[in-house]
Amino acid sequence: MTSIRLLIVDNHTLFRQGLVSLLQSEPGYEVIGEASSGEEALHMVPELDPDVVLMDVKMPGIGGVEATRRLTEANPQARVLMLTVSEEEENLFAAIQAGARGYLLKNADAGELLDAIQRVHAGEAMLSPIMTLRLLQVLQSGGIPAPLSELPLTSREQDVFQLLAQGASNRQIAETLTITENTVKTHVRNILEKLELHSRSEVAAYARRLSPTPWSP
Amino acid sequence: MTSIRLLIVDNHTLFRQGLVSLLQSEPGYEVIGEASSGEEALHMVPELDPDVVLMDVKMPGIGGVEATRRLTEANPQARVLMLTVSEEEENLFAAIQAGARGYLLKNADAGELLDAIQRVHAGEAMLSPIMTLRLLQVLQSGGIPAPLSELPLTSREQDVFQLLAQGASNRQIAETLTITENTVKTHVRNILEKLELHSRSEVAAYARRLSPTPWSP
DNA sequence: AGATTATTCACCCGAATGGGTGAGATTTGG
DNA sequence: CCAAATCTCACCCATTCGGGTGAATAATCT
Repeated sequence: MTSIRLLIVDNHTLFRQGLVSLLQSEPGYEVIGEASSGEEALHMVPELDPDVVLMDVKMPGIGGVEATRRLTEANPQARVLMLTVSEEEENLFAAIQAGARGYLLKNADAGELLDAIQRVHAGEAMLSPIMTLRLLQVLQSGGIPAPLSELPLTSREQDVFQLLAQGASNRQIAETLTITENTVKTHVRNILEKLELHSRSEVAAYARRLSPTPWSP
Repeated sequence: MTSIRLLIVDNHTLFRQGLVSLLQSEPGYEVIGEASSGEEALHMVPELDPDVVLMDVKMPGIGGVEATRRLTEANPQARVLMLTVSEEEENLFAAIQAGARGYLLKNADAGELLDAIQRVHAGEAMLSPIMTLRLLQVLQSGGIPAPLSELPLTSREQDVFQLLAQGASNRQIAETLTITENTVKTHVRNILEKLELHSRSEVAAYARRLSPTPWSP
């Protein structure tokens, strides 16, 4: 079993050295390089070919997110684990979109870090529980929170409305809510009438005006 | 320090009892009830007022997702941790949107389960690393799409796209652009294929994710 | 208890939609 | 100039959707 080869990217020398010390004392981890900036990291990765890159977010020059974006594009085999103090959602999403496979806060303990490194190296992904919560909350609010409650829709109709807004078909709605397609059609008809709309597409467009941005698939 | 009060919902008796045995042997955890169906769980939660509900996904009758939806709506103080064999993305997303605070695969070990329960109880969130990966991948690809200007749509297709996003019918689009309905259908088909969508409603939902809020009819 | 509302489901019908093929006209890029 | 892409339109087919009627059950209100 060969060691996991690590590259540490952080502009704080002391933190970097502390990490190196911590990781070198553990079997199975090998720090093969350190970089103090995004630019430096981009040069080092192709040469060193690390398994996992521990990347800080806030760095002068090319930030950790942008560095991750370029790095993962040019070197997909290198997994990036963001290691940061930033609890801001923007950074989390930016990092994910840039191709990061993990996002760990610096207040994590050594055990959590080692576990995260293992996970990321194994092709899995790991977020700090706090950041996982942020992610879930954003995905949950993908529906229509505030204005929806003022709509003249019944509870069940609101369920259907949410799914309609996401572009779901009658069949998908039926499966999701574990009711028949016939029932879904009834709800859809009532929703269209109450909102004075004429097609499910209009419902999605209508929802678009009601709330900002949602989820996903 | 009082124990975490748990409700276990799973139609597999043996699995349920195994869990109970496991949790009772650990200090700090107290199983205050078991349910073998979604309906049963919905009745028990208001009475028992558990801190954390361990919920299976696949159950006869009301499934775990729908049960979670109703349960979290009526009892927001109860945190739901999905515990399932299902690695399907649909279930993950459905569970999240239903209000689950965690999603753990049943192949997790005891330590991971206990950790997840602690996290969820503390108001954090926890997903299986594999499912975290799925989530990140969706956010990287379909979840957060490219800006409209970078979409692989031709000029005319973008015209049609805009109208689709507003919920327009083929006839309305045809009139607006002064082309035939046949032509509109052709454009719509090409748009669906290029964006890998399956219905005009999905296009509207897709557009909803693209831009915060544009035109209103 | 009776009325109303909400939720569920069934059946029917015509219109709209998605998906495929083909094809002529025009523009654009090599 | 020729090839590729784009825009236009037509026809066909199967599925989905919008819309109407009716109805049973449960919950809620009066």
